[in-house]
Amino acid sequence: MFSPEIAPVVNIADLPQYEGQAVTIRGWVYHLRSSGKVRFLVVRDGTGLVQGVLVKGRLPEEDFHQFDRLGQESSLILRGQVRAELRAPGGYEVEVTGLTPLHICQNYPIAHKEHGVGFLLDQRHLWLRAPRQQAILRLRDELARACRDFFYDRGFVLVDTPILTPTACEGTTTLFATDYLDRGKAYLSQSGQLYLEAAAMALGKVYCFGPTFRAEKSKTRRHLMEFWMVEAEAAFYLLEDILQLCEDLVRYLVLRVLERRNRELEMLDRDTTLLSKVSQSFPRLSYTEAVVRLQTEGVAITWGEDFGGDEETRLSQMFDRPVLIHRYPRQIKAFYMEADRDNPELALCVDMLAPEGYGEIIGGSQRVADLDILLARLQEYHLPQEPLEWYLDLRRYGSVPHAGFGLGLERLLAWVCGLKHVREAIPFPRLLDRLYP
RNA sequence: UCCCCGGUAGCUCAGCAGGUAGAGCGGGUGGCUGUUAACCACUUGGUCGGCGGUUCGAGUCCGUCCCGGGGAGCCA
Repeated sequence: MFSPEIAPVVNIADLPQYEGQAVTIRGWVYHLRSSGKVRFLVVRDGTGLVQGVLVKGRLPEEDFHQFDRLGQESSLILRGQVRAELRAPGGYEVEVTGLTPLHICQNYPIAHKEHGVGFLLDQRHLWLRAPRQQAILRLRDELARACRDFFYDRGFVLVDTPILTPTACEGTTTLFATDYLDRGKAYLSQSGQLYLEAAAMALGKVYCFGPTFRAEKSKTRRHLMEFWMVEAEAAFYLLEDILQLCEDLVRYLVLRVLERRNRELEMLDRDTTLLSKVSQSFPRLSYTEAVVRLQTEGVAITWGEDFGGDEETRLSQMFDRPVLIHRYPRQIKAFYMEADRDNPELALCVDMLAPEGYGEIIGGSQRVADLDILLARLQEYHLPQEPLEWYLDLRRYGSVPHAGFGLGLERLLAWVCGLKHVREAIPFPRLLDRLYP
């Protein structure tokens, strides 16, 4: 191994700063080519790719011949001279003066060509090494950080909600059950909202960010069994405040990514002019208006029905920005949503649909603040009261109007990246009938 | 749970009207002093998803099961 004093260990992304200098690079073989006495070795290190050139006679004979043993993804350390080179991909290359393989491997399963989705998902642990997957993961990281920055800057306090819960939050979706020692069943959380409401009564403005579990047998491009959701809740907020807050959040997130992760978006061939439309205000439509617009376009839907994937797609394609649909019929929404005073048939709620057919990325609402109404709702929705006594307490002791929303990270990321399926938006997707790796 | 499509070499696929298995990539060997998914030559590689049926004969036709993909319902 080379001592760093002779040649500093450098990230490939930083190579231009080291032009003309000797450097050490640690990484993996991305690609190999040989022309006999001149050999090319494309190396990746997680920050980028660089071509190493081995010329017979210009490095120790033994190191030169190590090249023959290398296969794709063999790990290695190499030392060489950085130089600008127009013929090299990226404009810079390294003239290799020393090559030390760390681990030789052959038959790396993922070649530089088209592969089927099933195969790639089985190889997800290796697929992550692909430049495209790296770009997606970096964008995910940026969005996650940006969420935290957004809420921190606005005085929201991070409150971690439990993952193991005694009951369903909404009583609608199917939950993953697990044994809670000898105390019966526990369920994996499908939302932190109810707990967040309690925290909002303590701290005012709060949010949580963590994994969420839905045991629905959904098999579509928008569904995961396990996904990450950022949820916000604020005391004294009304529906209008939530509309503004979630619009501000999505605008902030997208602009942040445009500003800091342009390289990754470029690698994904994302058309960023579409994303930059978020700087304009988002259209707002009531559910009723949305139904009318759909009907005008010939979609068979009647007032009172929930939007399916098709309807969401059609609606989101009507605009070049995310659109906010508010005040759905109460019947098709969750028990905790406050009714509209002007029309009690309507819930004070909002869904944000991403453009380009990506569909729902946010769901939010103003919550029922009155104890008696909430009790009636539990009956109406056939929900047990006893396990929700603590939730009812929030209406017994200093109840205030409050509202919140949840944003699905993978759906947002899929839209930002222009992915065809959310399964690429999470490092290790959990899908129907797929729990490996 | 339902509907549609698929399962042939490690991978991506072709295989005509039923006649006994192919290509490219990858792997291996050799060649090449500037390659860009390099190229050239040679080579390795298969219970054609399982079971049953029709037939002289099934990768091919029929039935059934398994697995995968897409969608519906439901949701972020």
